[in-house]
Amino acid sequence: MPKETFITLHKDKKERIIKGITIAFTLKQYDAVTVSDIVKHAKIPRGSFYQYFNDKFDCFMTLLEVIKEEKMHYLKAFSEGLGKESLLFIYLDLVKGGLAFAKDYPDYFKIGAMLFNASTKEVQAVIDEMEKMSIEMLVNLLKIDQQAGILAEDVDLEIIAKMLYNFNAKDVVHEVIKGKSHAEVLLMIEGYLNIIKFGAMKG
Amino acid sequence: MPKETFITLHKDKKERIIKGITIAFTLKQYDAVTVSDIVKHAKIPRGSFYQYFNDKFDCFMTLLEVIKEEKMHYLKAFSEGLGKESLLFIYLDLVKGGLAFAKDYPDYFKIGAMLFNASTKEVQAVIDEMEKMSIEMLVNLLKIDQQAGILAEDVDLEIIAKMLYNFNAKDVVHEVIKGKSHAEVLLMIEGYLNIIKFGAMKG
Amino acid sequence: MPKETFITLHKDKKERIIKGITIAFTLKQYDAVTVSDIVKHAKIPRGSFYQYFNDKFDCFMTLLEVIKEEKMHYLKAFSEGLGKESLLFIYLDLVKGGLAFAKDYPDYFKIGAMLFNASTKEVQAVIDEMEKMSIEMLVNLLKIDQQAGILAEDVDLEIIAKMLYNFNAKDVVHEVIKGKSHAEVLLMIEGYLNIIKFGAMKG
Amino acid sequence: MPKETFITLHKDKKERIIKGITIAFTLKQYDAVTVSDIVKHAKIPRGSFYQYFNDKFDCFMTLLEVIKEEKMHYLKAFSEGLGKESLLFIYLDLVKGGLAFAKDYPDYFKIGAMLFNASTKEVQAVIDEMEKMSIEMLVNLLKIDQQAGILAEDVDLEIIAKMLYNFNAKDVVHEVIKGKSHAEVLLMIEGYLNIIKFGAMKG
DNA sequence: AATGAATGAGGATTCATTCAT
DNA sequence: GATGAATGAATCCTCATTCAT
Repeated sequence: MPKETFITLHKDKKERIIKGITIAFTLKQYDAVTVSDIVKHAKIPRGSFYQYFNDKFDCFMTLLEVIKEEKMHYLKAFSEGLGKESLLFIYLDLVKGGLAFAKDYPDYFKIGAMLFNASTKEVQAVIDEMEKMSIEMLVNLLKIDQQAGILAEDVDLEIIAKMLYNFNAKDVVHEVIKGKSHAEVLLMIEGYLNIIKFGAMKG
Repeated sequence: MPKETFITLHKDKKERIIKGITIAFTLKQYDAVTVSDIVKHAKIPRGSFYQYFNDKFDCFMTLLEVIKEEKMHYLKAFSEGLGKESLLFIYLDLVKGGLAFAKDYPDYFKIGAMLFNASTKEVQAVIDEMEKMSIEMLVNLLKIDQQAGILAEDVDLEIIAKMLYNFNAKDVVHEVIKGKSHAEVLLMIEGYLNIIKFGAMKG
Repeated sequence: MPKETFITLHKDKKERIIKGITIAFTLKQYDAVTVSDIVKHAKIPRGSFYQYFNDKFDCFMTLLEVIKEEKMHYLKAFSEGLGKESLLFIYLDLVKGGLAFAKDYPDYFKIGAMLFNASTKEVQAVIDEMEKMSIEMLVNLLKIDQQAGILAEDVDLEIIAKMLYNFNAKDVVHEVIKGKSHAEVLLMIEGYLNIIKFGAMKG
Repeated sequence: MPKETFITLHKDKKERIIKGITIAFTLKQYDAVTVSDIVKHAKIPRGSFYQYFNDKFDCFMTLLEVIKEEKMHYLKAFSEGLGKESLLFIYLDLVKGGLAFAKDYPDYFKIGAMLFNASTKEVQAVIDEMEKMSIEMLVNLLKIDQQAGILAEDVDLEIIAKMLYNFNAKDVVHEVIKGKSHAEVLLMIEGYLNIIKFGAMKG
């Protein structure tokens, strides 16, 4: 949580600083970024940094909050589809939302992708928490599908949830970062979901 | 690649040093380990370290080489099954081999698990290379299965390969580290493979 | 000396601020207290601090002035006894006054006690000045006693003055801070004064 | 306790460094001295400082150990007199030893004197420990005198011990630092001891 | 007069690597 | 070849004080 000083900062300045911080965390992955890097790119004095944030982690979390906020808007289709249709069918919307976000906010997307490269405990705790929550949610949605007779009774829902989560959070992200076109990625996603739905074996 | 000095070292001393290095990389994840940590645990003088290795990364790679060598032996069943049976059926042997290895060499296993927490570029390159090679191999094996009519023609083999790789390298490892019993892990693996084989949907 | 701005401040506000400053200097010893601590506890803006005081020292001196003022009232018995009786006999009243003050104003007392822990030159100068004045006064009083034939002619009055001063300002304070009961302290004081009066040797 | 690296350092170098450290702690009192000051005067690189000592306190304690060692030699007369004569009569030797030490090692003496100006908790703990031990020792010696019938039965030995300790450790030191000649100081000491022995009152 | 953000010098400490013995 | 002391750049963070509103 940033300090009061940052929160009450003039909106323009705040945005300018966030933009600088974004750049800093785009050039290197979290662990490698130093406070010096941040103040350099954000063009603020060293002292100001500590007047705004408690430390690098706090600064990063603030940025992450901004990113989350922005990303929300892109998951509308998925959110609205929830409950109406089986997860396995609307999951595509979730991934599509991510892709659209990646296109509009490439820096934010890159930071999100690099998040998984951080080795700092605090950051990993954030990742773990995110993962735990996502999987929990997915399991609950899958449960509904299972009760509705869409999914087989003997499949381990947690396994499927993990597959879906990892695919979206890591594999897809990885391919996008590597430069694969969105069209190609969409094809891949469909292939992936189909395997989960019907299996890879013939017949 | 360690320096000549290390290679020509007396076998006993070499093993003693490797043992110390192993401990060092067990106590903290790669990024956090310092050269001081290593020389302390390996009980070698600071100067010797640089006479044996180019730097921390070189030292770590040397250890990784030892670990790989050792792990090889545990993948015999899997290797021998290759070509005789479909990958999806012998993949269980690969995972089982990993579990046996984890039991016999807990330190090496832990280091392998922590590998993915490293944020240093060089180490991540190693991980990427490993991943690339593994997936390539898996794709080739899957191709044979597909040609043999075991796998559907329209499934993306690379996707399956990735699923299998990630599951074995990350998910299973994660569960073992968290303390799940090997019996439980085996059950999970079967569930996982079944989904890939037959899909999660009813009927 | 505080700035005009502080002096002309509304009495209520002034007292509220002094109360906050008191707390700040109670929680840590002088050197460790920062301007941040002060403005936080006094609940005044950073800028105001420098509009009221020149710096931390100035602020502290202002507080010390308040404390002195308050303490005065507790030395009445001693002051009134001056001239009527020998110092060695009424010195007990001085110490008693201090004890009463300690009971009524524990915070002020604590600050006075911690004063001697300060390592800042300016503060030490204050202590030295205080000591010099006190001893001067005590020497003058002892001189009267000596002229009255109460004290031996060959004793060094300055030495006695110092003994008395140190005892009251440091030893007694120390014991009170350590938690010794006032009754116990009074006994100790009597023992001390008796040694100065009659010596420690037998006969 | 300094690190092994410092202990095993070449004697000459060690002495040169100690000399530099001494100067650093002579120019400012403990709290005000920075590691930068120390490395500047000791003419060692920043990194070496931390290879020799854990921190400033450790460095200071090392110096204090050297000073103690040196001072020992000056307290011979006092030590030898212990047990043979009453403490109140040989205490003069203790003070004299201190004065001789002050003359031969003015820097060390100054550092010892400034010790009491430190406000850092760690240093104050050292002072407190020193004081506690000294007073304990003095009380024990006084007990012998009391049992031998030299001291009155009703005097509080702890009070006398404190008087003696403070006098030697603080008052005398203070006067020497202020520049009073050793002859004058000796006179003062005698006057002080006489008051403790026989009291200040006439008859 | 009141406010609180802006500032950057200066503090302690760590670390990989080199170099002299 | 073995050794471990030498090195100083780089890190994070704090703080008194000023200055613009």
